[in-house]
Amino acid sequence: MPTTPTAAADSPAFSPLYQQIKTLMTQSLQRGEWRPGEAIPSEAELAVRFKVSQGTVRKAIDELATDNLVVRRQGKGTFVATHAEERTQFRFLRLTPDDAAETGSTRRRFIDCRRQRAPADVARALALRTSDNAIRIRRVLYFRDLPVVLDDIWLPAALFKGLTAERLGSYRGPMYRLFESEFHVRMIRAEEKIRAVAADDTAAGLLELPPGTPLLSVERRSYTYGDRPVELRRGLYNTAAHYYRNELS
Amino acid sequence: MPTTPTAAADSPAFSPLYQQIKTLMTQSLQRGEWRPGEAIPSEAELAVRFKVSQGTVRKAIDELATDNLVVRRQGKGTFVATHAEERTQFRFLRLTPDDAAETGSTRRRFIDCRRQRAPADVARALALRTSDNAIRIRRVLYFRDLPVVLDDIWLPAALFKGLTAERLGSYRGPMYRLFESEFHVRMIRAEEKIRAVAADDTAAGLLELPPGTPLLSVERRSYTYGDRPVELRRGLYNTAAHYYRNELS
DNA sequence: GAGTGGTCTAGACCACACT
DNA sequence: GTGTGGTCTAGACCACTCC
Repeated sequence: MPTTPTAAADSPAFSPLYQQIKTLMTQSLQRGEWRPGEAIPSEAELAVRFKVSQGTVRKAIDELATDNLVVRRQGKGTFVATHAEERTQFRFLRLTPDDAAETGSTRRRFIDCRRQRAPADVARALALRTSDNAIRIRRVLYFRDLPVVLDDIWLPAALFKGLTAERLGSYRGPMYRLFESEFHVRMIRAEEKIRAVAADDTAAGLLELPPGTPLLSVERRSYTYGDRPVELRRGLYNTAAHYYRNELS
Repeated sequence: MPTTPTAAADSPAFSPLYQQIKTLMTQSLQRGEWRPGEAIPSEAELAVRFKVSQGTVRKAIDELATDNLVVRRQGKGTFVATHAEERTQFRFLRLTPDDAAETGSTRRRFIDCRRQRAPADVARALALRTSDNAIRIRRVLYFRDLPVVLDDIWLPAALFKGLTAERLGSYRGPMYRLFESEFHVRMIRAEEKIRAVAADDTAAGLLELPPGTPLLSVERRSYTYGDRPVELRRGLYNTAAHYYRNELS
């Protein structure tokens, strides 16, 4: 049960009730008590369970919704967010075609998928020991049969046992949906570092461009519950006919 | 006075009370009734003024705060957001040095500031007629005395009467603060389109780089109240020692 | 102590989806 | 109709800031 605010007042870090509820609910999500796509209990039920008013539960859920951990649907309930039903198919991919009418025909090709010791920089980014294994995936995304994105993806091997090139190749749907349904690893948020670089010979070959072509370099670190980093993804984007869109506020 | 929800129920678009309050408050901000940096009336006062409960005013202010139009400070009041007191000095500039310890020494150099007919693409982006005038500013940002950013900035001349290179050069502080205090144009949000390009001769000269160096091209369109576009900014960033950071969720 | 925003409650009623 | 989230209210009390 949550501590009442007054009882917690003598401790240095005062935490409102709804924050405590939010933490408890996040743990339920993390434990898998409520699974992606399913409805969580109604606000009234949760109010009873946590012995607080519905308004307090409501505020906790509000925050979970703005964090994109759950989705509210009026009249139906509140549902655990999932990468399964993204209308864009790629929730985290901010590439947009210059020609807005471009058909959604996309294709993937997996070049490589292997297990190896995590290099030092990858180990650091994923909070692994250098003795830990990592899975490295290399793939190309094609839009309208033209290669546009080359990704190098690093995952902690311990979390993705049994992930193979075959499994990746045969899966229909976004990669993050596979991670979520097969490996119970849900990507919550990510940070990206973006630069402009010149294509090296390898990238140029795979993206079918002259070496030296300017490419967008996007280094993404994705996190799951509890701010745990679980993916390092280094992408090279050909921005000749696409751009990376961003909103500032 | 806001229409009560029930009274508005017959019209097709139902709008909650707090949304109507939010709209009224946005208009007060736009009109300049409450000016940047100043405190707006307390929640209790606003509740009386709008004849609603404090909770409803509160929810309206909550949204204005998440939109970054106002800032709440417990115990003190709610204040109109301003570009004057950004700790980063550049609220919309997402460039970060690789070396996190880099000193904050920045310098600006204005290359050009002139008034001219808006080219077709600029006119379209700023919703101007092609007969309208625009102000074009070109400047370079230096970090540690090295040129890193080359900006081409387009503004509707009608909104920025009297803006000159001298005024720009003599002003201390962020450009958006100048716009806000001198021209009463407040930038609320912006959209960016990002690509990788090769430096042309001009850019290479100004950024002191070899022509052909990959640069980040950042096209920003900024909006003021009412989603009115008021700035088109085309930036070229040297990302050799800096990166563009972004958060996804 | 007075004034501000922040939290929490309890209850009423509305809008929406399903059946 | 029943159950869900969404809105609105009124009032109590807490935390923070300033005088």
